[in-house]
Amino acid sequence: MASRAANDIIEALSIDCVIFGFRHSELDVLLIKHAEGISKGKWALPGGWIRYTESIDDAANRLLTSLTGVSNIFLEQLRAFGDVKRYPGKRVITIAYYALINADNYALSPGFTASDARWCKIHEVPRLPYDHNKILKSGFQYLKHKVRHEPLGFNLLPKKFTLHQIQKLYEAILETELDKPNFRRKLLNMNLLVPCDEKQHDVSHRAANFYRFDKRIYKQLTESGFTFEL
Amino acid sequence: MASRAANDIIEALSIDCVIFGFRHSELDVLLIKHAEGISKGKWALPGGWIRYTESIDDAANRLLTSLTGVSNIFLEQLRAFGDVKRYPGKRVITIAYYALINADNYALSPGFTASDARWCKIHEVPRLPYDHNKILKSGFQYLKHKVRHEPLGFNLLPKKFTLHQIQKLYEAILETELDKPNFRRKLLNMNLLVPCDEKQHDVSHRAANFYRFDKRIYKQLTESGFTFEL
DNA sequence: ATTACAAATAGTCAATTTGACCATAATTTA
DNA sequence: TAAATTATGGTCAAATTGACTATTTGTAAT
Repeated sequence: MASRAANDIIEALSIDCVIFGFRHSELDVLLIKHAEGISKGKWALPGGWIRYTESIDDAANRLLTSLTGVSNIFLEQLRAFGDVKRYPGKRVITIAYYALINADNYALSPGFTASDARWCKIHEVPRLPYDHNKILKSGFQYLKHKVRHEPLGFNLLPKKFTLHQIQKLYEAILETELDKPNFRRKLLNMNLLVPCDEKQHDVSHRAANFYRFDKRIYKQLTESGFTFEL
Repeated sequence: MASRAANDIIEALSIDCVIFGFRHSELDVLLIKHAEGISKGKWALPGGWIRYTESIDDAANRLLTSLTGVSNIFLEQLRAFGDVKRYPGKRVITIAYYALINADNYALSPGFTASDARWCKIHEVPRLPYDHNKILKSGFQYLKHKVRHEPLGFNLLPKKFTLHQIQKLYEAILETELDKPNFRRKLLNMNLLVPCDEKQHDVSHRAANFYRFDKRIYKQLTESGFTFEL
C-alpha cells in the first residue's frame, strides 16, 4: 500500500452515482456523457475508479464533483453490484451511491472524463451502458421506500418551504396524488415542522405559510421513540 | 479475464457475512475462528475473497458454506464497507451480506480457512478483527428495520408455527416485549397467515393452533397495494 | 374427580388515526 | 365587486391501536 502512487486506482472496483434531482415538481436523474473509454459518447451514470488512498464515500464524492460539478451533497450508499459479466471485457464490481437534491441549486459543469452532464427525466432515461439501468431502477425503488420512512427530502427544499412544496415532492417520488388536507394534517401532527413567521408573496392567491425542518427536533423525537412514517 | 485461473481472487475486495440465528428465543450470530492468515486464532465474521469467475452473491454463499457448513440460505447484501484503513497492511473493501436463519436447522462444520465455527449470543460477541463489530452492528440495525417492514422471519420458522413462536422471534429481534392479544390480532388481520388444521401436542397447557406463511398470498397482497408493517 | 395451573384465544373500550370529504379564508385579477 | 385560485380548517364515519379483562382448553397436582 505504501508503495503506490497517490492516485493509483483499485482494479475491478468502481463507483456509480444515482443522483435524483427534483425540479419543477418532477424527478430527474443526473447523467454524464463519456468523453473517453469503452463507452465514449454514451450517456451513463456518473462514476469511476476508486483510489487506494480514499474511502469509498470519498471516492463517490470526488467522482461526482469532478464529473458533474455537483459537490457537497449527502451521498448514501445503495449497494454493490457484482454480476460476473456486468462490465465488458473485465471483471468490475461497482458500488452504487444515491442522493436526492434540488436540481436548481447546482450548476452542472462537466469535467474529468465527462464531455457533458445533464438532468434527465426519470421516465425518459435512455438505454445506459453496463447495468446502469438496473442500478437506476434499484435506486429509484430505494428512494421510494426511504422517503416514506425518513424525512429525506426536507434538506433539498429551501430553508423555508410551504406544505404544498413538500407534497409535490412526495407526489413526484411516490408517483401518486395525495389528499392535500390529509397530507397537511399528518405532517403537522408529527410536530416536526416549525412554522415560520413568514408567508409567500408574489403569488396570485392566498399566500401559504412557510415552515422549516429542524434537525434537532427530529433527533429529539426519534430518540424518544418516534418514527417518521408516511 | 480469460487468462485467469478459475479460482484467482480479486485483490482488495472481500465478502463478510452476518448470519443471525434464532434459537431458544434468542438471537445469535455465526462466528468462525481463523485457522490461518493475519487473524489466525481470532473469532470473526465468516468471509473471504471473491473469485473472478463468480458473482458476489455466489461468492458469499460459497464462502459461508465452505467456512461453516451452512448452505442454501437466502443471503441478502447489506452494503460495502470501504474505509481506507479498515484492513491492516492492505487496502481491502468488503461487501457485507446478512441472513436470518433457524440455528437449529443447520449443523456447523468448520472448514476451509476456519478451524472452528459457533453461534454467539448477539450481546456476547467479543472484539472482532478489522471493522467486523461495526459491520455486525450495522447488520443488526438493518435486521431490526427490515423485520418491521417485510415478513422476513417466517421462512426460518418451521413450516407450521404458532403465533407465540413468531412473537418470540419478533421480541428477540426488536428487543422489546409485545402484547400477546394485540400482536395476534394485528398479524391475523393481515390475512397473511393460513390456519392449519393442526394443533400443538406435548404441551402441558392448552394447545395452540398452527399457522403457515403463504408466499403466494403475500405476493398477491403486495401487488394489490398491501404493505407489511409491524 | 376436583382443583389449581398455564397458556391460548376472545372480547371490550376509549383514544387515536385514517380517508374522504366539505367549508371557509385570504388574496389577486377580471 | 365578483370570480378565480389556493391555503387552511373542520367534519364524520371507519379503521386501527393500546391497554386491558374474560373465557376457554388443556395438563398436573391433590
